[in-house]
Amino acid sequence: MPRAAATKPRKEPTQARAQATVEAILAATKTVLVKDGYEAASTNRVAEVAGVSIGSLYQYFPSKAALLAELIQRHMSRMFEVLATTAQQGETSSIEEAARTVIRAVFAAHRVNPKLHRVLIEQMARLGTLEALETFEAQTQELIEQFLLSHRAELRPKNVKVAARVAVLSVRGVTLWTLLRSPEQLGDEEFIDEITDMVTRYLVEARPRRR
Amino acid sequence: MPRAAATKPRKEPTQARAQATVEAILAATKTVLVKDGYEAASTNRVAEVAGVSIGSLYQYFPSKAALLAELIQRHMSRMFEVLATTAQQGETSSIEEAARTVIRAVFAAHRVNPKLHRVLIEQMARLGTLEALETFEAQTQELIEQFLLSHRAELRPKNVKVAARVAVLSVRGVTLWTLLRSPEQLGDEEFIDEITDMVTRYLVEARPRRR
Amino acid sequence: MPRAAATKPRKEPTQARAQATVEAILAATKTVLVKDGYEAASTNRVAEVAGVSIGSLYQYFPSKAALLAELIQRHMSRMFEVLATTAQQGETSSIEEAARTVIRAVFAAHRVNPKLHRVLIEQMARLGTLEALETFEAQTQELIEQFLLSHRAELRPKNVKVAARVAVLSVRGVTLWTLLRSPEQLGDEEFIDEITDMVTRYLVEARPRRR
Amino acid sequence: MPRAAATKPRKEPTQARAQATVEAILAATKTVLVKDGYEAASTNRVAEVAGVSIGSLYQYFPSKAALLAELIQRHMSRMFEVLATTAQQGETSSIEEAARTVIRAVFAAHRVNPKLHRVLIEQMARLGTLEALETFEAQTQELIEQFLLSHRAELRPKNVKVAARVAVLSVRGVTLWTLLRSPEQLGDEEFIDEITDMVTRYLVEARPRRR
DNA sequence: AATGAATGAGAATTCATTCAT
DNA sequence: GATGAATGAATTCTCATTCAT
Repeated sequence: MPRAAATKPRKEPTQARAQATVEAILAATKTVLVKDGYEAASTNRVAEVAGVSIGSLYQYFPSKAALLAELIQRHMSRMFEVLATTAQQGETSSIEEAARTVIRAVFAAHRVNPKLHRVLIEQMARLGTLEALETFEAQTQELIEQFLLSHRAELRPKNVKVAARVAVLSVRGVTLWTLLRSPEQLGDEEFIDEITDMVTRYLVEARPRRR
Repeated sequence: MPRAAATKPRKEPTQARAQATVEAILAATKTVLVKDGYEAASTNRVAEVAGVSIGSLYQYFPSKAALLAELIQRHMSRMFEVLATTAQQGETSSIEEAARTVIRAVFAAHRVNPKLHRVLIEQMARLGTLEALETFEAQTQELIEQFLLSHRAELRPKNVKVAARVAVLSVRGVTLWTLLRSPEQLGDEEFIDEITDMVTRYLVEARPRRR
Repeated sequence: MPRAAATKPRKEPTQARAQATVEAILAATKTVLVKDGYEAASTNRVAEVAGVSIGSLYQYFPSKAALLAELIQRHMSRMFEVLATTAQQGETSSIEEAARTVIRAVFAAHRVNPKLHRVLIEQMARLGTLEALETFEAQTQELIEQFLLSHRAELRPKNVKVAARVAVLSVRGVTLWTLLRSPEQLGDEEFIDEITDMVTRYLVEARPRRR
Repeated sequence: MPRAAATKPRKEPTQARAQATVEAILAATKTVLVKDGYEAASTNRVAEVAGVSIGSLYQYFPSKAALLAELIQRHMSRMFEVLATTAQQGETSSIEEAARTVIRAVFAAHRVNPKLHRVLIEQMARLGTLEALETFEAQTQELIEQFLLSHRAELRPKNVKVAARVAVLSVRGVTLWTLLRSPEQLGDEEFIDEITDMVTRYLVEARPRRR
């Protein structure tokens, strides 16, 4: 197995043709990843599926890991957008309602392409410290903290930072583990309600009246 | 790279010497896994570290995956024992106390060799449907369900099955994600308390008075 | 081009079969080097010619460079033996006679497989600091110094060390450059005599009477 | 890797801009060669360092070898000029004085950019029969022959052709081997004197009185 | 004249696995 | 039971070169 791997994209494509090549490569990576899994996703195979020469692939991605990194990066951004959008929508509603909206959105996002999600998560674990990941987690933390701060009146735990951390880690942990172990539950409304319930009971003083 | 292979141990070692060989191989696998990661953990390397010929390794493990599977299997068993023991200890205490004991024990178990844990989790994700894993999850589910049934008086949710599933998935999800993303929190008492708090509030009617 | 290159043999073959494999690989390396030159001498090609799998090649040589290094090493040893043997033979004769014997022997040695010699020299230059080379040069220096010391009566230059260095560098330089630029002269008796003459006139006081 | 190719420059740049491009490419080649060695000196890298597109490089040099060839060519010319100039200066002095001047100049020339020199020599060896090289050697031979002819009175060997060949091969061999093996000696006055001494003793009848 | 995107043959190297001894 | 030599498909990645723009 050759050389250690840079994960930064090698060069920014400027011409439209190049841009198309890059997109084709990324799309092919997803396809292959989903169809054959990470181990079988050789760079040659990706290039072939992308209808691009292996040389072109390496023109834009200095290593196989860079391909993964870019995919994870984009995935993260989209995830964060989902979070940010729904959190913003919940700005004026109760913590419970906001939690429900966010959790529902996150579960929905994971239902889109669960197999791809799975592989990306495995690779996140494998790649370990990935800058994109750190950034995303920090941003998420910050976002939820801000949200909780603006709902302070309703909030039970004294320490907002800790509350945010627990909430973020919990929801993320449950989501991922559900994705990995029982993905069919990702669409189970009752399950979503229960998770929402759990988080809400942790975050707000008054017991929610539902159930 | 030759085709994937069976994951069942090839033969049960009967002689003491053979038993020692098997243990040496498994120990070496752990060592190599922790030191070099999965990618670098070649069977040849494992055999070398175990001080055993590659031929001997294949005498007892029909494939690299079998090595992993055995390790995961044992890991699971130990985990389940921790759960079973602590759950049993909590049989007579409140849900809250039992939850605290269990969560504390699980976190403690993950602190023992976090790097090995990490690798095993990654591999669980990668190997996907692993019988040992299914069995373990089912057993855990069953165990918690029984526990909750025997504490029905205290239990808030109507549906015990659902409550158990939420509790199991949550704790497991949080534990794993904590291990992967911020392993240093595995020993943070405040964090453990908060998680306990969250799960308890979900499971029992009366709000716990602490914090 | 993959990983930087260790040049030490990977393992010493102990079984006879393995020994044969190693020899076959080295022989094939020579063949391919001579027939196709260094650039075309891929490890796959060498293995093929050796009638050995590429895996076996890498079992004994951790890199392409290691193959070269071993060949150069052996070449050096043989060269040094030629030197040592002829120098020893000349122990009782005059410097001139000894010089003639040595130079003749060295030229003869370079006539044996000039193409292989060429390639090895190129590679010595390319590999730069190669331990085997350093050792060989040092040993040669020492040998010639000892020889000159034992012929001190006849020796003109005051500084034996310098004299040895000049003699060694000259003969070696001339030999190599002759090999590279006009290999046909390697067998030219007149040319050999002239080189001998030059070195002798430098080393001894009395002008030799020949020519 | 595509087939080997012609080594003649593809076209003579006529415009000033084109001339500048060619010079930039050659300068970049030197830089890259010295910094990273031949193996790493890819045409793409050279073009990048030259601040020129790879297409432009191939506009002027039909192959990587052509780049090398041009560099070697220029190097040779400069070397020959050094020789011609110093030989001419020595026209009126003794063989010894002329030899000293020439050898000193040649050594000095090799001290200028030894790393580049090294690489060029390696490549000379690799490229084998290079027209520029043949021409240069022939010219050098001719030059020294003429010089010796014009100092016939002082000359010892009967055969001028042979004497010239020995002298040229010796000095060149020693120079190159010194460059390759102990470049620090390129500036050692004592060493230069000794080489001069050796060559002079070979060429002239009367023993020089120095040292 | 210049650009730079695209090419793809081919190189080095790894590693799970087999099987003769 | 144990050994370890041998295997070879497969993988990642490079780089000289072309050619449409």
